[in-house]
Amino acid sequence: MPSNIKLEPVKQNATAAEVAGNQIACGRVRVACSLCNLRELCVPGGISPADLSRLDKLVSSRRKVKRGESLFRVGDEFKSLYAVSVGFFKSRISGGECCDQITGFQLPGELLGLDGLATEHHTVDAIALQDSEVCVLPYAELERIARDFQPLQHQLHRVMSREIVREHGVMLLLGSMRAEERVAAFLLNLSERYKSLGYSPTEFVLRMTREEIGSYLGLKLETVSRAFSHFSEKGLITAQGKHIQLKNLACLRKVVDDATSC
Amino acid sequence: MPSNIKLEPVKQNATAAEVAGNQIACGRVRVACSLCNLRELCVPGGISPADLSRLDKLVSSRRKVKRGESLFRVGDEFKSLYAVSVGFFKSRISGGECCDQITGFQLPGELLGLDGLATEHHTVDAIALQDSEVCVLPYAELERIARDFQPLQHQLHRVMSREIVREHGVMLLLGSMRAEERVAAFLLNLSERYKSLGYSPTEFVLRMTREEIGSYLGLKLETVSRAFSHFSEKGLITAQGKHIQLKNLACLRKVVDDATSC
DNA sequence: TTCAGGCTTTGATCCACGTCAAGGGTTGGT
DNA sequence: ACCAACCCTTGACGTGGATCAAAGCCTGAA
Repeated sequence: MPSNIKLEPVKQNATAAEVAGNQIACGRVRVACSLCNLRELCVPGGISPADLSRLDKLVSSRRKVKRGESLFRVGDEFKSLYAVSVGFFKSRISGGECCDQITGFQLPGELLGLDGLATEHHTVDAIALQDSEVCVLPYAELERIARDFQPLQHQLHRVMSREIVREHGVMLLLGSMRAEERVAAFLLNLSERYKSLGYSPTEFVLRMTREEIGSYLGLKLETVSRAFSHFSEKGLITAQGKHIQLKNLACLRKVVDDATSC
Repeated sequence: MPSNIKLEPVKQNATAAEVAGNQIACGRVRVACSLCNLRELCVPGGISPADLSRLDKLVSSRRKVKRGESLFRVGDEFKSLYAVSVGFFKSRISGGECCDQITGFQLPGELLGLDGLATEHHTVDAIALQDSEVCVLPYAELERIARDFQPLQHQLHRVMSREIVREHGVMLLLGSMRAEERVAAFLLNLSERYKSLGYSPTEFVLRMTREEIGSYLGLKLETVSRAFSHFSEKGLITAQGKHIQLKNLACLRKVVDDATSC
């Protein structure tokens, strides 16, 4: 199973605003898992550098997905997991007739496709919000390698468990928080994730619309917009369209923790 | 690792109402996974009877949990998964100061503890809503056996994936549905699960309070109560305290699918 | 560079659900 | 079997966020 990993430099689609807002890593050479600058995210924790080379066999190919296109759709046969290497995805569940809902956003270093394992068919649509690229991890390979290589098996379990815990957090948000608390929690969550990717935690460009944020948070787009406006008035953020600056993380945190004060 | 599985008959704590409502299986001998009447639920699918005997080694012990007591709590070290064999649990996430939220209810044959894998510590409280009993599946054992026994590994992945998919459904419910749709969806979900356990899908005793249902559904207890009353008026259910009869599954389904009609 | 379509903001109004309150019912521990 | 503690129901009322509407602003494709 030769690895057909591309050795070309990564051309990231960075807008002017994006470059201004984030410390974008440019011109890195993307090679193999063992050298991948996302390896700690893609397959985080506890794997010795010596063993990492085994993982290179796992990634049989990479795949580009253009903005607006889908990586997979509801009902598609499940064959692989996908690790986002470049770009930004949303996962969308279809709630019948009219009401879809976004179940998550995926940044570089995060996994897509875990939903499909249960039934051998995907249960969500994975759609790129910008031109993106993923590492394809064929599940049959993954299971085979995991059998001989305990740390990978353990890590896969941890990644799945983490997804379960993440969704518990979303349930808490949807079930117990008011509108502005949800929006504040959302911004802080994005901030954390950008930070752990090495980007600015206080200034970034939203890749999704107000409507998509609302869909994720169980709110209408107008409510999301009003929350942004209100936070701006209070000096907690500045929001010019999709370009966001977080001016007061502590106070945003306080909005989440207790609706009062600030 | 000898299995210290109890060979005593299962004494189920059946109330008069419960016996009236459900076809309770009485007096079965509980032995080992390979003979367990819940084996298809506990470790569902695709494992040949011959191989099932391997799984017996997995269950090192069983544990009784009295009503109101916890199987594990937030922060407890993660050591084992638990398969409910008798009883009823709730999983509760603590949302800081005041606002807890219930993230799920676990019936016999369902797994508890998957949340703890990610960080080696549990992130929810698992609390028995009636006197219950679980099979303890030490995770280290599970991982070891799964390595040599592919179907178990695959099955564990599927169970975790199913939990992720289940939570997507809850997110849809919390984010997109109105109060009565949520309650109807909740009742239908319980109905399905009782049915797959061999109990009546149309008549059962709720093990949780209105407040706990509300916590799970992101509603207040009064709203849950009013939904029950409204469904009763329309002849969709009868509800006398915790004793529920579903009179019109099709119409309840329709309430979920589209708020209109019925 | 231009322009069209879609995104965002903001205001006015409405209503589903939360809140507060009171009374009755159920239950489980003794 | 009893009783206290908890649970459930129902009503009245308030409000947070949805809905409807309209105007301005981006953005990206040609």
